[in-house]
Amino acid sequence: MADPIFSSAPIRPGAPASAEAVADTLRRAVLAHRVAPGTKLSEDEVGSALGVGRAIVREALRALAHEHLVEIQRNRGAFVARPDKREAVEIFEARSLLEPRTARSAAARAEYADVSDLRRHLAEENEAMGSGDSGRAVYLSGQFHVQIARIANQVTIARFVESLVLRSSLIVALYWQRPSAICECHAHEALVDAIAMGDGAGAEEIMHGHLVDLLSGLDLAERPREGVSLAMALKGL
Amino acid sequence: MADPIFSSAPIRPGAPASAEAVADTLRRAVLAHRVAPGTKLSEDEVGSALGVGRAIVREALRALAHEHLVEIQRNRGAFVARPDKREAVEIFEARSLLEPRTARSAAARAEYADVSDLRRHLAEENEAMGSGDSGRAVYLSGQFHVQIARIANQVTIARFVESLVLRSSLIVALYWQRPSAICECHAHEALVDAIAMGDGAGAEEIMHGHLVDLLSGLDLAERPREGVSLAMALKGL
DNA sequence: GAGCGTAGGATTGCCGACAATCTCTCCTCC
DNA sequence: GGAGGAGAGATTGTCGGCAATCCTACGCTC
Repeated sequence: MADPIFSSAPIRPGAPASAEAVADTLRRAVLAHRVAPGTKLSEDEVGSALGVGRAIVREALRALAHEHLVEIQRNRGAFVARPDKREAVEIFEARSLLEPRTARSAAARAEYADVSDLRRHLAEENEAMGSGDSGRAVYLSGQFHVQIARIANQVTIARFVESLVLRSSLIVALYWQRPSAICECHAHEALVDAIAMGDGAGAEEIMHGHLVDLLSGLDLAERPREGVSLAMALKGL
Repeated sequence: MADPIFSSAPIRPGAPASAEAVADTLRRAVLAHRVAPGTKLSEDEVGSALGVGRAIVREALRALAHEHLVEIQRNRGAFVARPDKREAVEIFEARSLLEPRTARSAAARAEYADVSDLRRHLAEENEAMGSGDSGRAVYLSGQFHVQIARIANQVTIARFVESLVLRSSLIVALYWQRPSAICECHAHEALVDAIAMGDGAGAEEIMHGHLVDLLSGLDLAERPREGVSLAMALKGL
């Protein structure tokens, strides 16, 4: 089986057939913030909504639970993950360990095709951002990081980065202070430039700063609705 | 659902009831090299062997596939993972990014109870190694690394480390040159000492060297039996 | 004798149904 | 009026069965 994490997008809006397709649909819905964190994902409900059996949905939910995008409670069901402040900090700490050095490797290994792939990806990002599709913009800007790990030719690390990036997207959707302006374009462009020039040290430093900026751009002040049951009790969301 | 990766050992040899218990049983069997890499894990076979239904086994195999300990091929079944040379190198590279800095954090945060836990763990390791239970020794020596990540209070990184350590154990079982002498005891003891003294820089350096030693202790020369079908064709193994 | 197509067996993929568990509501009792 | 408990409803956990797919082996043709 191919990695669910690596599945690009064999998605057909009308009829997702396999568990992987269902997982991908749910993943995008969660990341685009179309279903709020804490929302219960009933097996029957998802199944009838997507026109697949419960077994398929079940497998998809298990896969998403492994990615920590949903949380499964025994005999209770699956809920969209609700990362808290501590989790957010931890995830960016993990990224800070993995990504800067990986960016350095990518700069050392990148060939012309890799760089042009990155530039194309960047153009897609800008287009999504320009058209106001913030869900897609967040998703693409995350995949940019995965792309770099792939250029570094590190499958294992790329998988970790993808997992972290997905969770980061959820966190950004939750805690981002300036939802209108995802102003990280400069960092990505600077990264591509450094990689294109083979400037490993520069890429490493830019990536590190970029991650610091991302984390500091979050509003991680404690909120009264941190607790799940409390938020549910307040009705709504 | 608790992380399958984190499940300690709710295992009762006679009757594993849940998918998690089955996954744990299979995990230990794979890591102790009781089932050879490449072995097919038939759902019916595993189910009847452990006295559980096919659905349970199915879920357990899916979980192990997420950890890359088994590989699932659609309509073909699950096979014990067979990490190749490249994968081995990648895994140790990932560990080199995560663990040294995490060891430094652990040294900065460790309290007395943490250090005594580590020493107890070390004693268990030595005992397993002394009694010739090399499967258990390998497993415990891996869990030592996870323990350090937990002391660093990094749940996310600890999960990654656990995943990497499990796969490393499989790799060690496959490629270790000196199966009789798992002579890494000194590094672990030095690590505990550094952590006990709060010597972060020392712990970081020891961990880095330890990982380099582990990788260089492997025999990663290309082997003719690298291919799956070839090895199967040669019968045996 | 070698290569190819086909039939058979076996295994997984998926679905429906039943049992187990949890939550919510309502009733009773203090 | 509030707390505790029992029952109903709903949802998940698990099992068996059928269909789809794949591998193997056999037979046929060249």
